[in-house]
Amino acid sequence: MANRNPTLDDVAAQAGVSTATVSRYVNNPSVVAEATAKRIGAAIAATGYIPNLLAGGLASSKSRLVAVLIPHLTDSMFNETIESMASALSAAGMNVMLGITGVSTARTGELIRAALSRRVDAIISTGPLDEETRALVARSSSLFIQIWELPDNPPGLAIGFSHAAAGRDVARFLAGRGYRRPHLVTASGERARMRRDALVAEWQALGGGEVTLADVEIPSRFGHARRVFADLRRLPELPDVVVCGSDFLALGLIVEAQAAGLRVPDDIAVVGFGNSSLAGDMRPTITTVEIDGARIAREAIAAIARHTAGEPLRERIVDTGFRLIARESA
Amino acid sequence: MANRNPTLDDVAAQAGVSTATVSRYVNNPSVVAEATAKRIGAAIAATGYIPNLLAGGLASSKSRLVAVLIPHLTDSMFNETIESMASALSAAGMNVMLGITGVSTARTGELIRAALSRRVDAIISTGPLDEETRALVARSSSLFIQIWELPDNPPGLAIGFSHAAAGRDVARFLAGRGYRRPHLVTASGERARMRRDALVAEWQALGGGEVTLADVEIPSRFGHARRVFADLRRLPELPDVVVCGSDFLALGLIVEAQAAGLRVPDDIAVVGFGNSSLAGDMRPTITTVEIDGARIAREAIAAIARHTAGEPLRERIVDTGFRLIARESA
DNA sequence: GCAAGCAATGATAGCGCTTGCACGATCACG
DNA sequence: CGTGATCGTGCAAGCGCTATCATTGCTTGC
Repeated sequence: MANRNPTLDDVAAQAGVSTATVSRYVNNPSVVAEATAKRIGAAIAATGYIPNLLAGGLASSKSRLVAVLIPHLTDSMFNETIESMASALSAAGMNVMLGITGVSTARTGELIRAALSRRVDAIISTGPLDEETRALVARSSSLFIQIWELPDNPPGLAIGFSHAAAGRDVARFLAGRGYRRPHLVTASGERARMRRDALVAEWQALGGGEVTLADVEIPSRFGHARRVFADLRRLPELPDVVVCGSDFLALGLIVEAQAAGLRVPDDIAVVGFGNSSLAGDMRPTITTVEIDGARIAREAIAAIARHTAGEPLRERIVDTGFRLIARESA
Repeated sequence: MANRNPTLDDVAAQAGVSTATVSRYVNNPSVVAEATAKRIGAAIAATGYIPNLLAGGLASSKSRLVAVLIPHLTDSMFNETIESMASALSAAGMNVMLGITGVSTARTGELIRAALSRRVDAIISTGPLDEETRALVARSSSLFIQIWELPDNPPGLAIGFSHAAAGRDVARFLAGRGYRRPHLVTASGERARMRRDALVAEWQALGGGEVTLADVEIPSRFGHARRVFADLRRLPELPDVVVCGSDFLALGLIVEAQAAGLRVPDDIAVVGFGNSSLAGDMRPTITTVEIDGARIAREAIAAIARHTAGEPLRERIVDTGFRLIARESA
């Protein structure tokens, strides 16, 4: 049991060099001579030295921490993005501080304060910011990255895709397949509404007929399906396709429809959103819109690396696109 | 644009007190006189001061960071635990550093090193440790908490439940319901195997008949269901109940069975594990074993609070139990 | 009325690291 | 060979905070 964690000084003494050299070795081995490097390496192993990133961060004002803020973790479309993010960051020698914001923007503000307290190199968030927080972030030296969305004037950098464009693409897809009575189930969030509005507008521009609408609480999850389906059955005429705000909800609707004796897609078709892992495995497989979470993560990390290196932002908006995947359910 | 982040000194100067007093105010407002507190509060607001937790952590050797290490995020049973953990920690003024270990214990070791570098107050992990990492953790002052499992001699504290007991309970349940030919689908992980072995042992002790076994890669997910179901249909006799390693897999099996024209549970019953949010919403609702993730999170946080306060560990093993929930699918 | 206790605050020495600057040694080149 | 460059290293001043100890007035009890 060591009384005390070994420090740089201990290693330096052991290796017979100055602390500065050990520090260089730890952060960038290639700048020290090979013979020295070997001695230091041995000393580190002998002492069981573990760098103190709190001290390092304080001295360098680089924490190598990135805050990732998401609304929730269960039934969440963001999970694959977060997972890619965490893996890629840790491969780049950074770590992620996770924040669960729920649907409240106040919570987001608190978490951003907490992140700034830790002097994170970047904050990645799915949500917009209130004025006060936005000012806070602007004043800080942390890079703010808003993902999954492309606002006109993002605070910092935005990496995502156009929800309006996604909505339009779905409208065209529905029209192309000859559907006549779409039913849209929209979660009460900004993004879902943007998709819905664009879908409806495009559908009408294409000469489509009546569209029925339903709302669910954010986020769109499996559990909403019963109520949504029950409501939908009470419509004067059964819709021929249901467009859902998430694959989880789409899955639920298929289950409900089948339990009610309807065939999917023959009696009623279903479209999801997000291309979650289960969408391709359902029977029938679910037609959905794929978002490339790994790509979003990659772009974010590249931007963080540039920002940390002191480069200015090259662009403020990165469109990673989306892709409609037609499968069996519609 | 502030040239520089305001520091404690700036606030102190502004309020006409010493830095020590401001520090006290920030960490424990009740120890400063009310009039002083008001002045300091105003000065903080005026300067836009945000504490630097790197500096604070360095000085106090308390980081208020907790590392949470899990194998994966998508289709994961741990999500609800993690979510509770993140929310509860942040309510307690701490933050979580998230680490995705995958199935490799080497990755776990790296992430634990990273966590120790940040002088985390605690490390919460679902996996066991290799010898070297275990020694590392023992030498550190961070509390190690292994969750979802109750090993005999945990490094630090274990909070979870007995997988063997869960397996036995399922065996008794199956026997009680009069099932005759269970089919067990087990992921290639330690915990799943413990449940399986205990289930088989208990089943045989109860005089049960033949049990058939199948394996899937860890983690048990929806996507495995097709292959598992196809294999199962090739058995000489159709099992009357399938016990799955997760609710996701159970969901998939129900989908497959129904697609093949079988009725669940009449032709074939299905049991899941984990009581994920979707288990109660499926048609039929899924019989499963509930793990109280929120309770695990609470116990963990209480232990961390005690550890941070300098109290010794009261116990090394906390059994939070589990509960078999009989629903429609079996 | 005085020692003792207490509440509120100040002064200050680090916590363990990074980094700009300085310095000696080695090297290439005319 | 002299002269810059280049390379590898050491010195030492912080980074912004916490925590110990000391100090200053006051309240108390006897």
